[in-house]
Parts: sequence; C-alpha cells; structure tokens
Amino acid sequence: MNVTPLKQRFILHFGEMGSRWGINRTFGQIYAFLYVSEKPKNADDIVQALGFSRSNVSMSLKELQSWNLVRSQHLPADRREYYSAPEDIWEIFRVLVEERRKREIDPTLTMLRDALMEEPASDEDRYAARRMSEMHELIELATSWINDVRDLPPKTAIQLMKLGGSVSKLLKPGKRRSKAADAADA
Amino acid sequence: MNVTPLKQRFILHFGEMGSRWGINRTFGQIYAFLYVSEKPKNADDIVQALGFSRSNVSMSLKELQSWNLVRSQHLPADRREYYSAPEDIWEIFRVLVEERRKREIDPTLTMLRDALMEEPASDEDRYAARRMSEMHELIELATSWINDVRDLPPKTAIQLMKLGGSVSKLLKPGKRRSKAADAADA
DNA sequence: TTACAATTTCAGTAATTCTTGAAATTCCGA
DNA sequence: TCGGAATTTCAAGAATTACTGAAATTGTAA
Repeated sequence: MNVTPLKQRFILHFGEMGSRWGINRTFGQIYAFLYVSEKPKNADDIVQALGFSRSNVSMSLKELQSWNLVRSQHLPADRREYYSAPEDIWEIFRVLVEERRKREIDPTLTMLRDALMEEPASDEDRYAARRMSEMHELIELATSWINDVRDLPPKTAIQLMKLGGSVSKLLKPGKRRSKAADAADA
Repeated sequence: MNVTPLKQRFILHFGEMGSRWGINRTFGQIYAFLYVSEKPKNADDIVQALGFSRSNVSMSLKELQSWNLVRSQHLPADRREYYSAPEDIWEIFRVLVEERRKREIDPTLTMLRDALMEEPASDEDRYAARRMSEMHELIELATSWINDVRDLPPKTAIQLMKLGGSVSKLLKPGKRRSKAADAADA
C-alpha cells in the first residue's frame, strides 16, 4: 500500500470493518482513500495506492457510485475519469442513512406490508401477525422520522443533537395529543 | 421448514436479509422464529422448525444471547433451556441500536482518536487529519445523542418522532448558544 | 457417584463472496 | 472511420464464512 502511515491506518480500518458494515474490503478501502484525499483520483491512482486489480477497482467504483458515496468528474486535457468523496460531512451522513434505509429497511417494510394483507387463520398466526404489525409500526415511525429530520439544515440538526434527551423538556408533559389527531393517524 | 406459511415468509426474509444486515442466515432465521413465537422454544424445537443442525442452533443461540436479543429460561420439570425474544419492541429497538453501536461504531471512534493523537507531518497528512477529525466529531455527536435519547420513556420517544422535523420549531431561531457554552464544549 | 440427557466444541467440508486477468467493449482524438 | 487508451465484463480461482457431525463436556436426577 502506497500511502502515508496515517492514511494507511484509516484505510485499513475501513477495509477491516467491512464485514461488520456489510461492505467488502475493496469498497471500504477505496472509499476511505478518497475520503482522506484532497484531490480527485483516477482508477490507476487507486490501483497504485491500494494494490487492488484494475478490474476490482472499476467494479467497486461503480458500486460506490450506486451508493452515491463518490462523484466522478473529468479533468481538463485528460480523458480519464476522476473520483472523489463529497466534502460536506453532513451530506455524507445523509446519503449513508438514506442508502442504508433503502437497502436494509425498505425491503422489510414491503415484506411486512404484504404479509399483513391477509387475515391470519389460527391463533398462532394471529399472534405472529400482531408481532409483525408491531414491528411494522415501529419501522414506519422511525423511517418517517428519519425522512423528516433528514432535510433539516446542519446547524439545526447539530443544535437538536446537542440538546439530546432534554428536548423532551420542551414537550409539555401534561399535554397529550387530541383523540382526533390519534384517530387521523390510525 | 416446519412453520405456518405466514411465519415462514417472515423467517425466510430475515434469513435472506442477513447478508445486508451483517448477520448470517441461521442467526436471522432463529431470531425471526423466536420473535413470532408466543411461547419460549428449546433448541430442538428450533432444529425441528428450521432444519439447521443442532450444533449450528447452539452456536447461533449463544451469539444471539451475546447480542442481548434473546433470553433463556428454565421451564418447570424440564431440564432443557428455553429461549425467547423479549416482548417489548422498544426494548428490542434500544438493544439493537446499542449493540450495533458497540460493534460498528465504537471501534472506529477508537481508531480515529488514536490516529489523531500524533501531529501530522505533511500538508497531505494535515488534510487527512482534518477529514478524520470531522468524522470523529460527527460520530461523537451522533452517538452521544443516541445515548441521551436511548433512555427516554417510549411514550416520549414516540411523541418526539411524530413531531419529526418540526421539533426544530421549538428552537428559537434567533437564540444561539452562548460563547461560554461553545467554549465549554470544545 | 453413576447414567444419561443436554449442550458445546471443533475440525473438516460446503457454500458463498471476493478478487483477478484476459477478453470484450466503449470512448475519443486524430 | 481508425487506433489506441480507458473501462467494463466475466469466468475461474482464491479467500472467507457458514454449517455439519462426531466427540467432548456439562449438568442433574436417582
């Protein structure tokens, strides 16, 4: 590997964490490399720096792009493609949450919705359906919340996160939602 | 597989999603099976229902317990161990977030902290260190927020999530944190 | 203690996923 | 349109991860 020791440490970590994050070593290392690189890199730069085969790099870059984690551009007087990770860390965070939701949560939501269409026939299935619908409800709530919060300006998001659990103090403890509102949501 | 079609659908989905969630098929299916089962099950029930080998079931149950996703208990007049998934879906959610944080985020936080200890020697490393510290800061913020919010009572959490992005309306737009508070955080 | 049921360990095999190099294709400049 | 650079595809091998069955261990009732 042909990078400074500091970068190497970072890059290797991303490669190793891959199995926990559900991505492969090449994918992780390339992303890490682009993330800590100031200037855009072409595929051969990456081969040179990380030592993967050219084809592996090509495939991983494609996948990285399908995750919207890297951008490609052309540099003047050079027909090769140059890749980089977006600057804005909040943007990165949003993209990551969004993509993971698409890949890891939405399919489950669909499955649950479909499965809950039909009437359970036995007590056993009635219990299962109840559990599944609890799960469905929680996931719906969580994802719609993510969608809502996703578009807050970073400043606001930071403010909210710094508040932490004490946001709840802003909620009047006595004040419950109206019956009408509950019915409308159900 | 020896379960009702409804359960089977749910269980198979959890098995298939495994690769995306970073867990294996056995782990996913056993959890799903316990989740939709009203009564606790012993290891042989699971073998019978899902068709994995006894040893595989044993190992997966151990792992499931290390994730705090299943509990074991003894039933009167039966020396076998019985396993079940906790009832409370909010509890499950909390545990899942907590365990994933431990496994997927904390190691990265440690790596970043360690790597950022030493002074970068070149401009190249100065840039890399800046990027790494941006990442560190964001992860710190996000995880400490998770810790704060984790312990809210479910009612409060639901209320907050239903509010969605409009919580920010509770924040006075003009009111910025004091310089002193910012300094204290830095 | 003994006897046996229940569980766990672990080495070997199966299955899956990752990575490569050669060949095919695409992309541009001349 | 031609020629070569850049990229992509894909089949096959490498590496990793999952799963099994036999053997070892643990736990408990008699």
